[in-house]
Amino acid sequence: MPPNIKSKVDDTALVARRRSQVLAAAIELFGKRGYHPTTVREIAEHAGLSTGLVYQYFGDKEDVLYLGLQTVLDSYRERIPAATEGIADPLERFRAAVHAYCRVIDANIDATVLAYRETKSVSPKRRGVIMQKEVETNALIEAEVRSCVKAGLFEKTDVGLLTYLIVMFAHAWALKAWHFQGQMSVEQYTDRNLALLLNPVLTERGRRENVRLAAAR
Amino acid sequence: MPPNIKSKVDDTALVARRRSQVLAAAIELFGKRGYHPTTVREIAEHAGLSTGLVYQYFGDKEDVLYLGLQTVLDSYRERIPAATEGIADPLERFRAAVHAYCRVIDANIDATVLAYRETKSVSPKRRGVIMQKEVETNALIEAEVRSCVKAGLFEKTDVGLLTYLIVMFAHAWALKAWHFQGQMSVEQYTDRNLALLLNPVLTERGRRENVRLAAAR
Amino acid sequence: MPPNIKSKVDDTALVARRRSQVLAAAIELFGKRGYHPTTVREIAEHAGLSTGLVYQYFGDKEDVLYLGLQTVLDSYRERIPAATEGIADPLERFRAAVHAYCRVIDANIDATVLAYRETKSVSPKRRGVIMQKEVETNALIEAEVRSCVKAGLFEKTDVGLLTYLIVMFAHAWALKAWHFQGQMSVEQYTDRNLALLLNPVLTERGRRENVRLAAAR
Amino acid sequence: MPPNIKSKVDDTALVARRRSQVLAAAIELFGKRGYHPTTVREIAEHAGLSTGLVYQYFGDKEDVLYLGLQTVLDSYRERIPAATEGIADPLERFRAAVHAYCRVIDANIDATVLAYRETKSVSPKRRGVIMQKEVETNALIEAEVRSCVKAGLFEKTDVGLLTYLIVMFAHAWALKAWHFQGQMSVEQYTDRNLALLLNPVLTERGRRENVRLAAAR
DNA sequence: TATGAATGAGTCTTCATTCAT
DNA sequence: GATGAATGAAGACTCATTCAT
Repeated sequence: MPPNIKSKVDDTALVARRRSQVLAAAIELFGKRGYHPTTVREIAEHAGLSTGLVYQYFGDKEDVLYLGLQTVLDSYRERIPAATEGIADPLERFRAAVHAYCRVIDANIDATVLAYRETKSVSPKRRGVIMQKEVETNALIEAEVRSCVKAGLFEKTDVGLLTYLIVMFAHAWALKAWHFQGQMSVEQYTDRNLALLLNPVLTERGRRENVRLAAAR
Repeated sequence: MPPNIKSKVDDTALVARRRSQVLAAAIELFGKRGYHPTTVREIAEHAGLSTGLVYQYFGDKEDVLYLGLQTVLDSYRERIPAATEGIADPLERFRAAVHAYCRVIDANIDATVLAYRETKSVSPKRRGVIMQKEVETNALIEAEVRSCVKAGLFEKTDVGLLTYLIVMFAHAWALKAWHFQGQMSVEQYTDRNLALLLNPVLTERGRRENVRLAAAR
Repeated sequence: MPPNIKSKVDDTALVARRRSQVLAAAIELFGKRGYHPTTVREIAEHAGLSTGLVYQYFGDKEDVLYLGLQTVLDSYRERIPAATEGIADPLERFRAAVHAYCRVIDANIDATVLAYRETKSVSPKRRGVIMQKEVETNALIEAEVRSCVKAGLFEKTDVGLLTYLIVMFAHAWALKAWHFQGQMSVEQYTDRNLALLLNPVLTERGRRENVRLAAAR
Repeated sequence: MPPNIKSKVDDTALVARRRSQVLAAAIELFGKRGYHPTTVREIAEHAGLSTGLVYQYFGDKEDVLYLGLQTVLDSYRERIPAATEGIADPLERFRAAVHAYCRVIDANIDATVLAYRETKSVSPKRRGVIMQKEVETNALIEAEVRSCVKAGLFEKTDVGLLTYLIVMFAHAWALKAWHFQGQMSVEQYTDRNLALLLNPVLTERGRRENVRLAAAR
């Protein structure tokens, strides 16, 4: 499916090792300084190998970004199922999934920022692949939301949008790190956001007024 | 406060005209293709003037980005007060503010994406100025939230975080345009998000379970 | 017709001046050291301008070669008609044309060698254009041969091949410069080759034997 | 005499085998794409061995070209004596030699073009060796011409230049393959060129005029 | 003020060559 | 002897910036 990156080396294990070596360096540097300002030379140096070697395992610089983005998104997609495994209760699964998601983002702040900043830097075709991966990750959260609705724990609500609100606050932890970091931990951040979403914001009086206003539009 | 951009031209009116001419072109191109891939030559061409002239009104390329980002964020900050002017009812003001915010973002999708992608491309000192502007815009929303709490329309809730949730879904309209555009209008998008935030997600049973789970953490 | 080279500069006179400046340097260096070993930097230096400027007037290095080859072949094609102008006698025209051809080759030995060595270094489509120009030059010689046949000065001979023999010995003056230079002047070289072609090689006895052998094949 | 190529391997038979393996691949690729655009990796691949092995049998890439050119020229030099062996009649020997030469060129068109394009790509000292080989081959043809003169079959003519004309039309078969191939076979080509050279081109009247013009110079 | 031609530093990328296995 | 992964020097090309007009 993903237009595969060609390597000039055959040994699969070596390819995997070298690639992740390069990708780790690249994701860090791309995340910190951005894709364009980071030079291939810097990536190679940071990864502890020569410039030329990067081109034995990647076709060009964009390939490094592309595989980097995929790596990041794949890691997100894999951690959520791992976190919900064995949990039966829908609401508990839901909370576990959201916490897992926020935790993996916290562990990869540079990478998350990278995904936001540089998805546009890959070719349109590849961008589609990247977006598809994001959709798939969102679907994991959405499934938990849906289970809660089915179990009668959530009102019959706007599932897609609720999912997006969750995804957005998770991402915001990375995107607005300068704002949140130091104020609280990821766990607190997650809990407080969940509380906001799950508990009523409006008072009884507010609710009546809101109905009126919303109807008036 | 902002480390000011030096112009080689004195005529204030001319400076203002030329700068906005360049900035309009730059914001569009930076938004569409990104800061680094856009060349100064392209900006000048798009603005209908010569390359050299850009350097009469801006010190360097980064200046253009910096002033561009400020322009974008300023326009956001200005539209919200305009939208709430004359409205007395706190909840109505709140809703008007949020709708105004979403509307201005919708009208400047490229610019919003630009602010997300390229804030890191300016020097740290300048980045602070940019973030400050963002904080100020958020404060406008936060003020409305606070009024609603004071008026007894909102529960005594996590005002800062609620504000962020609102800001995030507004931004998401631009950041995830590929996902939302076509599915609904901005107005619908705003209403549905507000509904989600303001109406309870949990059922009665869900609420009891949630309390138990949250407490168990 | 020829897929035209794009310049980033509009001023036609300047384009013409800069291009010929670059081409003169390039033809010399390409001729002496070959296309690949010559760097764009060297061309620019030799032409007395900066590397970047070459790219304002040529799309890439191959464009320089392509235009260089065209320049060389065009100059050949133009000198022959100039040399025969005003001469009526077919044989005299023929001799004038051949001498002119050899003379222009002598004046551009590097360029002639270049045309032989590097025609393969341009894209297939462009190679076709180059070859066409060569065919057109040959046609100028062929026309003179044909006139001599028509005027009853040449036997009804193999016109195409005779033309090629002439073209080849003209080129050989450049290609085998190391062998001929010093032994004689171009004019002598041309005369002696023409003498060989136009006077009988075989003796009377040789002719009889040759007829027998050629028939036996 | 040729500054000899160093091999890191001793076994003479193996050296010979490996070298010819590499050279066959190299001559083909150099002939088709040129010396510089062909990579050592491609040569090794085409020869069915590893890149590193090339450097066990050749000092560097230029060595491969140098030995390749020698191989080509040697093969030419060897085929001519083989073709004249046993023939006593001078004119018959002459014709056999020319036919043999054209035939071997036809069988090695890429290699012949290679010799023309890339002789300049070797060091000056080595270039001398290559040219010497070419001179030796020419001498084989020249000897036959001289025999014909001595036997009274050829007029006392410009032997050196006549030899060159013959060599040139033989080479032209390869150099201008795009022009001649398809029009006729090598044998026809050879016969027609020999006919042109050996039979008079000028008519009786043409001869008188030519004497006048040549004298007038 | 305005222009756009000119500069040259810096980037990506290739590839001859080496060397550990 | 053979392999092919690793190196790094070098080249094509771009583009922010300057400056003569």
